[in-house]
Amino acid sequence: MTNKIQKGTISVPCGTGDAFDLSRTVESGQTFCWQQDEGNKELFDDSEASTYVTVAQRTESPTGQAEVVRVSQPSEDQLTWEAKFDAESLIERRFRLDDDLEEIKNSLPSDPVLEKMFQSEWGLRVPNDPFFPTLIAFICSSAKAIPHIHTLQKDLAERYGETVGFDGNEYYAFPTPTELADAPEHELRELSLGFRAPYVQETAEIVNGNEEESSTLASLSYEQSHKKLKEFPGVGDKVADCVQLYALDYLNSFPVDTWMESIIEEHYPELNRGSKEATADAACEYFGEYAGYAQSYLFTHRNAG
DNA sequence: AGCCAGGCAAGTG
DNA sequence: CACTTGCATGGC
Repeated sequence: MTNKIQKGTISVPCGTGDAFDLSRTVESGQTFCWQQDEGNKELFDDSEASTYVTVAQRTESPTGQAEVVRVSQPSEDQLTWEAKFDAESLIERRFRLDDDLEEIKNSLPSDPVLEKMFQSEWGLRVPNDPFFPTLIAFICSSAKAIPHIHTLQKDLAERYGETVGFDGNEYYAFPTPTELADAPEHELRELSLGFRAPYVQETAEIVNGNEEESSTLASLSYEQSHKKLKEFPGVGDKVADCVQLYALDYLNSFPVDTWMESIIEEHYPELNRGSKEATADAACEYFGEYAGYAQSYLFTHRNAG
């Protein structure tokens, strides 16, 4: 039952025309589906690059089972991966390696602020994560610091997710809607979910009972999808925007949280409409088709200067 | 000790 | 519609 671990490399674009920066992308606070794989640095001992790991959902892995995928970037033009299947297409999809960053940059307004952000964070990409873990992560995100959201995701996986052995270690898949729907609210509160516990439990139950409808959320107009997402308990405008951007391919989505509110006020005061929702609409209109990429660069740069 | 953290929902005017 | 408040918990 233990398949052999495969290894592979992926050439990634690099330079001023296009680029991919794995660490920047994973550690920017946009994805809660990847973690640093601290225990396995020796496997890439020819470099000091960090290794990151995810457990692919049964529904997204070609083997039909939860699968560990480990990725590192030993040089700017190369990714190396390990998994028990050919993980290349999954990695390309998860990190949007087919997006043409230069074209995206050129499609955005050419203002000096964005120009500076693109220079200093070049290679950052918007991740493309699976729907359910992203939905739950951002329901958990309200009034939480980013490191704590990671902790909650990890705790949920260890408590309710499938255990997956890989390379002598144990990893945990994020729970499926079925697995999480069975979690009583009081247990979720024990994991320090606080007031988010009933939101997580009820949302898991709803997704579990309507997997088919959930799968259509990416094929609607932005507005329709946004409206549907807000029907989940614990999902408002901001969480809906995050799920749309990070899991449903709506690259025009521009989530506005407390950070973005102050970033907008600092760099784009003319876009401030007094409320997060209205400011998000204004930003979406100003930045256009790839507003989400602009948001990503602005958000990632938030502590850099 | 008090305030804030990638908000949301329910209640008020 | 716009605005306020309660909601858990942890870190500084």
